Amino acid sequence: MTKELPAQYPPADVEARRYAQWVHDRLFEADASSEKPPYAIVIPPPNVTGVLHMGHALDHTIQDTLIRRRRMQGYEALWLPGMDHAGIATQNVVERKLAAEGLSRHDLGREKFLEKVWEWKAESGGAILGQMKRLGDSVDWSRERFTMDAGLSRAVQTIFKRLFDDGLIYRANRIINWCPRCLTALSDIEVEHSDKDGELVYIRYSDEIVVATTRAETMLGDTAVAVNPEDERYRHLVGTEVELPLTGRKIPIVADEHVDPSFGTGCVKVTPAHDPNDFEIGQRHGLPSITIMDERAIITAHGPFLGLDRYEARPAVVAALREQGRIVKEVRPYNHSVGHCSRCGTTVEPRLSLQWFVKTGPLAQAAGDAVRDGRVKIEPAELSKRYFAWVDNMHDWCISRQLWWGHRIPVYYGPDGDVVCVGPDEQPPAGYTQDTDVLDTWFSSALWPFSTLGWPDRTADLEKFYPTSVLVTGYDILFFWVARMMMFGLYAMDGTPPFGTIALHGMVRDQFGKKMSKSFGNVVDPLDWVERYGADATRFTLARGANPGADVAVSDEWAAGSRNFCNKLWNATRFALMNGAHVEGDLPAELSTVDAWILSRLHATVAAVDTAFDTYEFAKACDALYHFAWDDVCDWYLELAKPVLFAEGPEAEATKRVLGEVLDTLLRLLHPVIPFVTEELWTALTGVDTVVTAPWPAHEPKLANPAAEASVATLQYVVTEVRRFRSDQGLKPSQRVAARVNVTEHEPLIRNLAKLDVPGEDFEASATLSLTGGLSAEIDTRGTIDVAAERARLVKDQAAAEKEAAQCRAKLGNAEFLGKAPDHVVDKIKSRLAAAEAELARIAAALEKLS
RNA sequence: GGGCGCGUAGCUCAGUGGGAGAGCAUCCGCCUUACAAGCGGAGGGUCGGGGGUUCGAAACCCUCCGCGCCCA
Repeated sequence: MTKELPAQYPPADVEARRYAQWVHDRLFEADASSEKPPYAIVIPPPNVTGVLHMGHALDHTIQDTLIRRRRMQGYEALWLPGMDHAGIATQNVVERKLAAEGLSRHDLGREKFLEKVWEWKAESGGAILGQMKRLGDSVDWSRERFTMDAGLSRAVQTIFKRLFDDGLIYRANRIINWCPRCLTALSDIEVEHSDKDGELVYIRYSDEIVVATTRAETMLGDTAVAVNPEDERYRHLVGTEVELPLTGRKIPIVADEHVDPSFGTGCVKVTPAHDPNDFEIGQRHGLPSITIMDERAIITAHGPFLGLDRYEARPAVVAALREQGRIVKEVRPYNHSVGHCSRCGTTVEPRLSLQWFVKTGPLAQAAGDAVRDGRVKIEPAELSKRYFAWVDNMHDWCISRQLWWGHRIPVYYGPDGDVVCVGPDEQPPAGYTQDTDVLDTWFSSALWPFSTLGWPDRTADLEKFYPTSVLVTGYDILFFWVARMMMFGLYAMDGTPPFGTIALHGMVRDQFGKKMSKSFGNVVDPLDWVERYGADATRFTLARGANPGADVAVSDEWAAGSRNFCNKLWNATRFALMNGAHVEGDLPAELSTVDAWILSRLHATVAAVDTAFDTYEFAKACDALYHFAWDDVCDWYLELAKPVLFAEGPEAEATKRVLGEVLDTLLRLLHPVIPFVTEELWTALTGVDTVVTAPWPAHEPKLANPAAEASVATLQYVVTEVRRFRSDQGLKPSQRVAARVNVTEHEPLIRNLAKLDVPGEDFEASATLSLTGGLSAEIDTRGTIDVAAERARLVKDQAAAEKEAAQCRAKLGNAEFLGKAPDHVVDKIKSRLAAAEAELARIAAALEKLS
């Protein structure tokens, strides 16, 4: 089959059309009833408010590559898409919309507000799903899931009830991370720490007691001063009381080992209601907790500071203390680590409140063991350390959020403090009222690998595809999301972990290795690349940089390079189709050396690519494919095939078939990474409908042909040396020159590639190119030989050979080397020396001739 | 402060005991009937510094310097 192709690959004309066809033909839909072995990936659910960024593009490229290859290998491949409901983020979006109309969610009430959220989701949520299509993601859209769907909500309620009944969920008054803007509790992982310039103020509580603090306003809630029990300076004060300034309250001085005597003055103010460490000190010493701020971080303590925001209160408190002469020292700026809400950036305020927690101890233990005993593999294995560091030191997980958007906690309160946890098919007793909080979004995300397959029902999907094969995600969320899925998967699925392998990649960075950030202005939009360079080029750029667990640096120039590669493939196939390449019938029984060589290289490439993909070495797979395609196929094989094809003999017929074979296999190997251009080219080449379901190339060792590889290597060597000579001599590329060559093989091909004519009657060799292995080319440059250039070239070669010879001689002159190095190493050095010496002799003779 | 990791060509990165590599960038020459998004050729590195182990170190060990990430 032949087809007219334009001279440049036009991604925009291909991508949308091909993607629509794939979806229409249901090529990405998995069949739970098939006999094929399963291969499943659940997508790390993007946020319903989110848009596609480079991190997604990398993550999805990797998953799509894995899935597409397995699909071609004959697995029942399922890549399941969907989104999470992003409690805080989504509620913020909708509240902002309401605010524009002058409304708050309280004006609407809970029910109405949730209707508004669903409306927003229907209208503008999930933009990212459409963007995934532009990348070419081969996800099964018929199985798209959302964490707030009925089925997934049922899964949430089911596991909550089970955990509750098992005593693994409890409610307690604890210090939690509180966002005074979002007005909700946050878990540890939703808090980002960064260094900030603040102040360290030393406050005199008495003649002997001076405390240092970065949050002076919290002193209003102090209920003790703590010192280290070993600290000689204060030992005599333990058990006495001191008057808390500004309040007149008497507070005790307690001894607690937690206090670091070397920090500040060695005295610590203790504010149990507003600091996690102080809370623990308070617990140990039975101290009261005095809450001095409301949920918006506004001072509620009676007195002159009542009603001030925490940042107004801080200088006001310091000023009042200064007036009393109680400020001993002020360090400003004082650089220290401060926690911020990961959603809105507001400084987190530790707050004592009643919240729900998951008791992580036994769950985290199981999650760690599954990796320790090898049931789950982490790729690259080195990152297991980070995983263990997290799961082995996990704190109990605060799962309640003071939001409306999310899974409402299925706990009801009755009279006399009765508490009932209700399962999915149960009704609460009449008159009981439901807890007003919702669950952390990660709580439902942690169920994703099985809730999306139908759990708690034993569905066909669950039977077929659980446990999933591999989870692909960035190392940056290994320790929270992945660990949580492991905990819940093991718990819900009777000890079967949710995936066999965790394949980790890094973050996408700019061309200088800098993190992409808006403030830096170095953010690249993947869709911008899709438009400018094509989806394939975008994917190839990312895959080509994806070393396991390592960050990927990208730039426009590299994306352009990938686009060039796609175009190279396009033109190679275009050329092949114009010259009769095809895939009909068996490979020819008789192969020319050149045809045997390219098939040998092809199958070495198949083996290399298989190994690389099997070990998540995407960069290596891409590198092998890039070099095979560009160097071996385009630069050499097509050029060598040209004279054969143009001559139209029986050898041409064989080469047409081999060329078809090479491109057929190459395009199938590349399809998982660059699906669009390969689909377009492969279908044109083969006449088959789609490469999506074409078989993955088999590695055929019998095609390995070392003799042909050696023969072509010699040809390449001679051609390259002649080209080098020509370039040094300033001969134009198009200028043919007469030459007498003594080579045993491939003379016509060498003459063709090196632009050497057969000597005529007036031939007069003006330069002799002597080559390794007794090969030579005598060239007639019509007397215009540039002796200086030729001498410079030879001298350079001579220096290289001398260096090589000297290195070898030094080794061989070393008795210890001869005695201790293995024989094969010694032999290799000997043959290298022999080759270098022959080279030196050849060059010396050539130099002699020049003078 | 604790933990993990990195330092190889101008940039980004492979290479983990036996000849320093790739892509991009740079320089020179070319519109060579698949491709100028291209072709041919070339230059460029005391493998962060120092010490050690070894016949042999970019690689293994120690130390110093610089950088990054996570946790507190």
